[in-house]
Amino acid sequence: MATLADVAKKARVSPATASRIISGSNKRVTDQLRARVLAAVEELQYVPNANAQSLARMQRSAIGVIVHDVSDPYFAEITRGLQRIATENGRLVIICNSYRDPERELEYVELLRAHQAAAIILAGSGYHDNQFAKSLSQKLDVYERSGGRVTVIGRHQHATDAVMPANESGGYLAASELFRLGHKHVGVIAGPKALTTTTDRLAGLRRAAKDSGRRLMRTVYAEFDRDSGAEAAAELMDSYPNLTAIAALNDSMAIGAMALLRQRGISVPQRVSVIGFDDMPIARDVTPALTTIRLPLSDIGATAMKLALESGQRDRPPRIVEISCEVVRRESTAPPA
Amino acid sequence: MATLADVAKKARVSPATASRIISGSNKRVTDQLRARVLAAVEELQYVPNANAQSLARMQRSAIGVIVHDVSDPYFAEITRGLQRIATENGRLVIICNSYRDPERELEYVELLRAHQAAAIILAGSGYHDNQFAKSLSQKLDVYERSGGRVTVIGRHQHATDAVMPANESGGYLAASELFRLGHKHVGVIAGPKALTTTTDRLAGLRRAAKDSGRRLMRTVYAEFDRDSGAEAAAELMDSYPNLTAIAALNDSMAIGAMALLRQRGISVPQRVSVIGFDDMPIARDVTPALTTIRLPLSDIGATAMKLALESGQRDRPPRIVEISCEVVRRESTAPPA
DNA sequence: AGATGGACGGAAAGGGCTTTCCCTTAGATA
DNA sequence: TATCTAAGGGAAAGCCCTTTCCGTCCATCT
Repeated sequence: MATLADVAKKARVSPATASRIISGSNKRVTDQLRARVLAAVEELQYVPNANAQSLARMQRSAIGVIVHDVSDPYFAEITRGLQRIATENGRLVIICNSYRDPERELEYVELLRAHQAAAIILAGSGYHDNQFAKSLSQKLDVYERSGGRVTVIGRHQHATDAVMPANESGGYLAASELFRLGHKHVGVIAGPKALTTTTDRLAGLRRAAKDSGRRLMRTVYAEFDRDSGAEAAAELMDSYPNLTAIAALNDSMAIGAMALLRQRGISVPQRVSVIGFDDMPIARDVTPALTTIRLPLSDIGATAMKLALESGQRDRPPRIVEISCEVVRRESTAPPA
Repeated sequence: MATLADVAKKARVSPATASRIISGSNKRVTDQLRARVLAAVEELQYVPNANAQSLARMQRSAIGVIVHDVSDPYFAEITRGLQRIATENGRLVIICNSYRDPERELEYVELLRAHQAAAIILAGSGYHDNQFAKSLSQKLDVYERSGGRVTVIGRHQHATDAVMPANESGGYLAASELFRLGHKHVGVIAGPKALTTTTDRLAGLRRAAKDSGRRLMRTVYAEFDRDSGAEAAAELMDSYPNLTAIAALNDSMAIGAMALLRQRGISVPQRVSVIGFDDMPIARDVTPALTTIRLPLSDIGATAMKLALESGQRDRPPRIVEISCEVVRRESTAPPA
């Protein structure tokens, strides 16, 4: 691997000069030397060692992103938004999948700190585990104190810049929509109990129930993925066969539920209405197309990245950007028969 | 930010000893000093500077992955497989999205080289652009010569380890399936002409047509995404209203096509059969569920990562792992009316 | 002509870590 | 008890860059 010294030698200049030409400094260098150096770079196919650079410069550039799982469309969309802004700003993004394991999340924070990431973006719900929340906060604190920036998407615990999807009011919208249509027997497919996203959305549903003088007949907890959504739907229908509507706390589970209902010959929305949450791209392609609560996922990602990139002074109060939801009415909901 | 020197000072040992304890060397250190150092680490929340480490060690660890777009389910699934193996081996993955821009792909190769990535995995079709293919090969050569490893998924050009989905024979399977059902008027929705995946799959379709003594009525080129798939379907139906089957070269476009057909009141599969390619997770959830050619995407990713991690000697011949496809019959295909 | 200043190039000092090489000390052996 | 060995600890060199500081040279001004 060619080093700067090799280039300098070949161009018969000092490493200092070569560095100035290659990495662009505000010091001027004559065109003659410049040409010689660039020729040497070309010939040796020299690329500066980024580790040495960031060591010497003491300046961070990469952005670390910790998500639950990129292959989940929810995070894929957020990531898309994140990357767009990062690329526009010439920043490298390091994506880390925690696979919903708090331990791994902690490890990744350390790893990103070790790699001198300029910022860490934590995307995705936090966990209801105080022990864990405390270690996380502590690690993030240390990181921020050393000059890193932290931005979270959809989490409460940490006192930093945050992009917050309005999960509670989204939940409210979802349930209200069902009640508005006249449903009296509503079941809920929730996500993992440990996630704050679950509790928030659920809280919204419950508030809507209270406001409408109705109640949610049953809540089953699943894993935010399709298959567990299907299982949950089965459990729901088994215990309350006269249910007329199901609210799932994300689209994947809603789609799983619809698959199960179809398999049992229960027609949607004639017999049972289904409403999802997130408005993932697939939602409009399933049949019946899924009524859901839209979250502008890609924008959320973009906003988070913008917050992270604004270098801002260290001690200002954290900025919280609230992102609101809206109902997207499609064909999976209808008044009860 | 605490440094190793700080830790050493606090523990009243030399930096050498501290390093040995923290980063594990084969030299033994007494338990007493070990305890002192670990206590200091804890107290200072010390994390070694990864840049300095990799500079000093001259040993690479991160794996760079260049994909077209992680938010595309095709790549999301591959990435999932990649990450699984990487995590099992304690490796960090840097994901780069080229958004199908060859230029950006070149830039990312340089960037990963600069960051001393241990290996680069290029996922996703190559481009029919010789100029570009040449620069890419050259850059990869330099990278390999400097000790990096390169693995490609689904590309021809470069002479390295490769995981190759059997695109051509998958195309053959897709068309054969339609012909077997008795379709005589088959339209094709292809991907971007510049991608080799497109040409390969198309070649398979054509070979099947030849073998069956049929022909493909019309091929429209789209962008491998849902919306362009819908447009392409519109164009297809407009120019050949008596088409009875559509083969799309990936599932996203197939789903777009089904959406358009539904919108026009053309029933699938009664009037028109649709077959996709890839078997993305959503394929089974659309209605009618999509018949498609399955590619074990996550396994492909895992295999590629394994190849990349096997450090193997430099001069052995490249290993090519062929991944075969299979037909997954669902409800979107049927004999013509 | 001599002094002054500006422009450009190079020497060298880090930046944080690992690792080789050497020294000290304690334990083992004769 | 004297000698040898092994093991643990530290000094310092080096990994590849950037950047400050200094020296040189030439052009300009008085």
